[in-house]
Amino acid sequence: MSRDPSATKASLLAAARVEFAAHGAAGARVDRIAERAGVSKERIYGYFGSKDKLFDAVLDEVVEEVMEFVGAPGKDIAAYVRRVHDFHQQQPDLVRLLVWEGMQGGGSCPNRRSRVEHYVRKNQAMAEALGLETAEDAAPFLFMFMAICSWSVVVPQVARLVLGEGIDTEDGRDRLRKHIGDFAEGGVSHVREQQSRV
Amino acid sequence: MSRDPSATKASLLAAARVEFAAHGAAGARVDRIAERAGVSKERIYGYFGSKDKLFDAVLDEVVEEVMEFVGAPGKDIAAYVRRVHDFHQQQPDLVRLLVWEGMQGGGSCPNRRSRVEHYVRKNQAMAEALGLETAEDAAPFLFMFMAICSWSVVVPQVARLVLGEGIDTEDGRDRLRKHIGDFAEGGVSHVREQQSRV
DNA sequence: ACGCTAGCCAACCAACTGGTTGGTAGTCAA
DNA sequence: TTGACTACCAACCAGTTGGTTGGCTAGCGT
Repeated sequence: MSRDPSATKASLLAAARVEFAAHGAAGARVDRIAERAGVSKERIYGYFGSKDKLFDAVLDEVVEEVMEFVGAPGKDIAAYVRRVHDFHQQQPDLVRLLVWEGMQGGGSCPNRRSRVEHYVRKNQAMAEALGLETAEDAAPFLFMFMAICSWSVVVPQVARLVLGEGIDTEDGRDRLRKHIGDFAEGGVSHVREQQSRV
Repeated sequence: MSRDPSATKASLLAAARVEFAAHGAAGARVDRIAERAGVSKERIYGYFGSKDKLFDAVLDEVVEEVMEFVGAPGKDIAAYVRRVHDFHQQQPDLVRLLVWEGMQGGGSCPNRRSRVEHYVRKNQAMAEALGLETAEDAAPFLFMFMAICSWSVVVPQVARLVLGEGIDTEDGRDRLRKHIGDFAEGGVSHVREQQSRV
C-alpha cells in the first residue's frame, strides 16, 4: 500500500468521524471504521490505542474545526444564532458527537484543558457582542443558543411530531430558523432587562 | 416463582426503562434487563417479541406518564418553563429516551398516532396559555421550551465546560433555572411582537 | 547491497450478543 | 385425578465484538 503514516492516520480519523457521529462511541464498529478508511483495523490500535481514545481524538479535531467555521457573534444576535443553526443543520457531526459523549460518557471529560479554553474564548466574544461585563455573564446565553440551535438535529422525530411534517419542507425550515433567531433575541434582551433592574 | 404475568411484565418494563434510559436501545443489554427484573430473559421475547419492541413499550409508558406529571401551562410562562426544567432535571428518563430514539432511530416513529395526538393536545394548551389562535402557532414555542429545559441533561459535560463547575452547586443550578425561565419569557414576547407587527 | 526499523495486514481469539429451545412446574377445568 | 395450558427458566446457539499476534515488506541509513 501507499505506506504513508500521516495519510493513513488522517483517513482513519475521517472514517471514525463518520462512524462515531452516526452511532456514538459505544455503537460504532471498529471494523467498519477500518473498512471505510481502507486500512486494517489493527492500525487503529497502533495509532490510537483503543476505540475510546480514537473517539477522543475525533472529538478534539471537530471541536478545533468549529472554531474556524462559525465566526464571532456580532451586534445582530438573531443573525448570529441563525448562522449557528444553519451550521449545525448542515454539519450535524459536532452536535451529534457532543450528545453521544454526554449521553454515554461517565462524566469524565477528556482534553478538559483545551476545551475549557475554547469556551472561555467563545464566552468572551459573546460578552463583547452582548455588551456584558464578564465572560461568565455570557455563558448561560451561549448555552441557550446551543440548545435551541441543536435541538432539531438531536430529536428530529420529536420535531416532526411537534411541528408537523412541515419541517421537512423548505418553508417549514425557514420558519423555524426565523423563530429561533427571534426567540434568542427576545430571550437575551428580556434577561438583560431583568438583570439590570437589580 | 411468583407466577404472576402482569407483575412480571411490569417488572420487566421497569427494569427496561432504567437500562434503556442509561444506554439507549442499541446499547442496552437484554441480559441486564432480565437480571434486574429478576426474570429469565426469555420472558422478554415471550411478552414483547424483541428488544426494539420492548423499547417502544417503555417509551409509550413514559410518554403517557409525563402527561400526568407536568401540569398545563398557565399565564406565567416563566414559571411553567421552570417547572418543566425541574421535572427533566429530577427525572431525566423521558428526555434521555427521546434523545436515544432521535439519535439511533432510523427515522421511523412507532406509535405515531398516539404521540401526534399527545403533542397536539400540548400545543393546544400552550396556544391557550400564550393567547395564540392555533395550535400550530404554539408548536415552535413548545419545541424551544423542550430544548432549553433538556439541554443540560443531554450534554452535562458541555454544561460544566461552558457554565463552569458552578452548575454542580445549588446556587449555580438556581441561576440557570432562573435564566431559562426568563429567557423563555422574553423569547415568547419578542416573537409575538414580531409576528403581530405584520 | 544489506540489515533494520516501522507500517501494515490476514488470521485469529476469547468474550459477549440477541434470540431460541426443550423441558419443568404451577394452575385451572372437568 | 387427569389433562391441557401457561408462566417460566437453564442451557444453548450462531453471529459479532474489541482487541492481539506473527509475519510480510517498503524504505531508509550505511
